[in-house]
Amino acid sequence: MKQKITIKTIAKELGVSSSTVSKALKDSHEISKETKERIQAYADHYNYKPNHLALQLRNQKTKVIGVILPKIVHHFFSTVISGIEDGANKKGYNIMVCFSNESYKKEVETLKVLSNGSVDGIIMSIARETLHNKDYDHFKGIVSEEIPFVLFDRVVDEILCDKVVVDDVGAGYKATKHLLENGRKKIALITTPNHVNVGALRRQGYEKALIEQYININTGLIVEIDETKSIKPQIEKVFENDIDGVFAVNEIYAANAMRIAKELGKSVPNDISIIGFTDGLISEYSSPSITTIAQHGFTMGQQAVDLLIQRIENDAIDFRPKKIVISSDLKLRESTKSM
Amino acid sequence: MKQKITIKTIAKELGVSSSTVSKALKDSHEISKETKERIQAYADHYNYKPNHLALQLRNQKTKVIGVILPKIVHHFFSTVISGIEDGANKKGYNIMVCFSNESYKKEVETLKVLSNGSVDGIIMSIARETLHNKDYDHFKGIVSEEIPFVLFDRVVDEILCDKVVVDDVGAGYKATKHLLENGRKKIALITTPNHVNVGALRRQGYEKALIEQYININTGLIVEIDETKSIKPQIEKVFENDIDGVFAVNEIYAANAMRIAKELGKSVPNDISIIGFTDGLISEYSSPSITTIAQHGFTMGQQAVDLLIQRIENDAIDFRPKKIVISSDLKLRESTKSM
DNA sequence: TATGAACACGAAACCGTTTTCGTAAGGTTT
DNA sequence: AAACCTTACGAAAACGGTTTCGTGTTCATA
Repeated sequence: MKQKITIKTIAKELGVSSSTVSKALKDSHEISKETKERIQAYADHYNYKPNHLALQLRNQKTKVIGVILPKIVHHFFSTVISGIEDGANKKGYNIMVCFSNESYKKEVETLKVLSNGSVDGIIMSIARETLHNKDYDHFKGIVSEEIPFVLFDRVVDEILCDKVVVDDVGAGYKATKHLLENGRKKIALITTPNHVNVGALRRQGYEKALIEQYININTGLIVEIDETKSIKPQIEKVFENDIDGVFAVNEIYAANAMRIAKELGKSVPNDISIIGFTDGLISEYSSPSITTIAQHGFTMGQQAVDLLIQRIENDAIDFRPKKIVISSDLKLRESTKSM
Repeated sequence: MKQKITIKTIAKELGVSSSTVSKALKDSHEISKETKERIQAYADHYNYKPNHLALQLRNQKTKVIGVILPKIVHHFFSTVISGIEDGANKKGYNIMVCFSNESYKKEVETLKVLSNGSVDGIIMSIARETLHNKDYDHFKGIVSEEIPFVLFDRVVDEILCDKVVVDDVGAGYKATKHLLENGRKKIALITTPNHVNVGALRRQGYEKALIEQYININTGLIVEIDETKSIKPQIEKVFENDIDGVFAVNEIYAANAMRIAKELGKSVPNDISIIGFTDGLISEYSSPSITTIAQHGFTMGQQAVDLLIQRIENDAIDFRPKKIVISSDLKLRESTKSM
């Protein structure tokens, strides 16, 4: 890389002090018009750009927000990033993105790297493995050093920090209720293992909707997908019951369910209704298109970053952690057209 | 945020100089065993972490790679990011991700921000609007300042830098040839306007395959999608011709084509074969599943970042820009099952 | 003519770390 | 006893910028 021009070189070349150059470039009233013009012309000509590192060191802030995600090739998370970037940008921040790849070890490492001062604050969603281990010690340092920190979507109560979540219980309830209103009686739930808390919450909503209608919870209709194994056979199993509705907690599960239904010669939505979660492209473009719960990832990202920047910029803010709950909407499509 | 402990505070507390502390923490032989132990114990106890900004300023490197993408809620680009992050991480780098949102203006701004020294090098893919304007002046600064810079996928010859691309012509050829081998004669091409160079290249491959079979290029079968308008009607128009094959340059177009075919009562793949580009989730989960050209985005990201880090770390590297061409594969699925 | 602004600029400290170059104290050779 | 070598540490400069606090002119006012 070429040697960059600095304030010092400008000062030397023009025979003034670096303070003068600094002030001139900021158009300070302390500097005479002629000197300012000379310096600014020189800086322009040699394309002077202030060195960000020096500024960061002096100001003790980086204007960078760290983001740690379980994965990126994933519609919901990429939507959230998009929202974070949008919100950050509006306030003059950039984002540094890292991935835990759902691994506990990588999450710990990444968190350590980001908390060494390269970012002003961190937004993250917890890795699946970490949720499974229930090992949250690596967050203690973050909290005790009072690094601005916001968790979203996959959060846990044990960590005292700001949080942004969707109303998972309410969403699960809405989805299930919609199926019930469609006249469905035997509704399967395809969910994650219970340690993934969003899965557990959506399940609560599912159960609440059933109980309200005096329908017993049949655990035979509930599949907790083990992602280390092939997904499809696990879902196929629940189809052995004579189900007429499926509520899947993400769109991959929903798409798999639909495929299986078709293979079994069942018509969607005539014989069976299917509803997914996360409004991604699969749901939109499959045929029939799939009714889903729209999670508003973009909004979630924006809210998370707004919360974080408040913490960063207002030291005097209320100490108590805030929790923002984003409501989710039912997006009606073909897979649950009422008969 | 809590005040962090620095070398200076340690020095003051222990009544030694900061040079001694710095050396002691690095286990230098210059420092006596007792002093080292005292200092290290103190540092451990107060959880001392070196300030990254100070190190970056001193070393004149950030160990951060800037990435500028047109968008992120997009299967291919998110896959590439994933590859970049993976490759960067292995070499001890982090990535700072920005988006141009396909906008020329935002691209210019972002490029300016990233080239002020906050990153050691930049990887990017050009925004649609920029390609349309053909205005590449903002890259001149990057090139003349010799900032390590790699373009991928959406690249242009005018910019002298390292590049990583897929063999778009070859891929278009492969796709079209596959349709021809399936016995298709009237093959529609659904592509981007010509200024998006990858679209243009894939079209070349399409035309080459047809010409080889002595089939005239019928421009009536070629649709250049205007993304500012609704996509579906534009594709519907080409179905007015009695086509029996579709080659779409991305999976959204392919999915749209399939939906239209179904609505017209045509069976895929019996009456019409469809092939897409970018092996994303839509292709995999639609029914019938869609044959696509797999672009190997992950590999592409890795190669791009490897190239970049070579530039960053080897000043003495060959000056001439390198170009890596990644071969793409046909991923056979149901939408082109031979009859 | 003395007083005091107003103006235009420079010196120096500071952010946190590393690294080069002293140097004082003590020990070992001749 | 002179010459030299270790050992163990500190002072200072450097990275690039900002900011506070002088300070020497010049010019207007009392």
